[in-house]
Amino acid sequence: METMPEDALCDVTLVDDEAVREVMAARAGAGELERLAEMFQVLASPTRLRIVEALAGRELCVCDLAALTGVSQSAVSHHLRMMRALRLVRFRKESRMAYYRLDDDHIGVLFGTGLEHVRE
Amino acid sequence: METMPEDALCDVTLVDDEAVREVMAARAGAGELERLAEMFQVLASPTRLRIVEALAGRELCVCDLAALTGVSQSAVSHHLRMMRALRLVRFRKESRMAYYRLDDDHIGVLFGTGLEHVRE
DNA sequence: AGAATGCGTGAACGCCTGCTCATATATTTG
DNA sequence: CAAATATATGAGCAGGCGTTCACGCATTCT
Repeated sequence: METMPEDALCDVTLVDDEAVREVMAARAGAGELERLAEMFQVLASPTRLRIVEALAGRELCVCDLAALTGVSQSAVSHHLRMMRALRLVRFRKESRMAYYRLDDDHIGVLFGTGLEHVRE
Repeated sequence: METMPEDALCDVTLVDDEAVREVMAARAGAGELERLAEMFQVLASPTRLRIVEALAGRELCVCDLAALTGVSQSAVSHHLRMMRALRLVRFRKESRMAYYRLDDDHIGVLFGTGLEHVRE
């Protein structure tokens, strides 16, 4: 494990040096945290949250999502592209329509837990 | 899953009009979604995620958090201010130190669920 | 075939975010 | 008292985000 120089901590020091080392040993990889941040970034938009909410338990086409979110179809497409990249949604193509749905139930859990927090 | 009409098209920009109305009736208020988006925004940063991770089950002072995240103490203070505003963390003041901890366990659930998603 | 429809994407704009720097405040130390 | 320490905060700047506009592609209808 890499060493964290002592003087990087508080001069008064050892406020809780042991705790710091413990945290550093158990923490997630940098790449993982970056991807996690990107995933939360996708959820950090009222418009995309409306999309997530709209897709809870359903599948909907792009133009319906545009109507629900109140933004242009182009904007929705951009959002869906981002959400696809982070695997928050997946879609199936039927003739000229594209039907989107949530990729897995992690997303619903995140939405629900977050809503609980802001409502408390 | 709901029935998706094969013969209907988006001529009035709505394919499944009933599904759209259903979604609109059950959706969260605009203010709620905005606050939810702000909350996810706070989690949408590798540095703040490191803070959340570091505070899982512990309380730490600001300078220790600065050492753990690798950014300046000033930056950490700014982050903590934001996280305080959204009630992700709370703190107690002891002499000149400020010890921060996670506000409730919703945050840990969000962190864990998100990590599961990016790891799958 | 040509027109219309549903969707995707690049460019460009204003706005917001995350960092550092400088400084302020409160507390402890000498 | 003055100096040092731990934290908070405002200003400012580079980079990123969300939207609209314009257009392209594929499919369907006449």
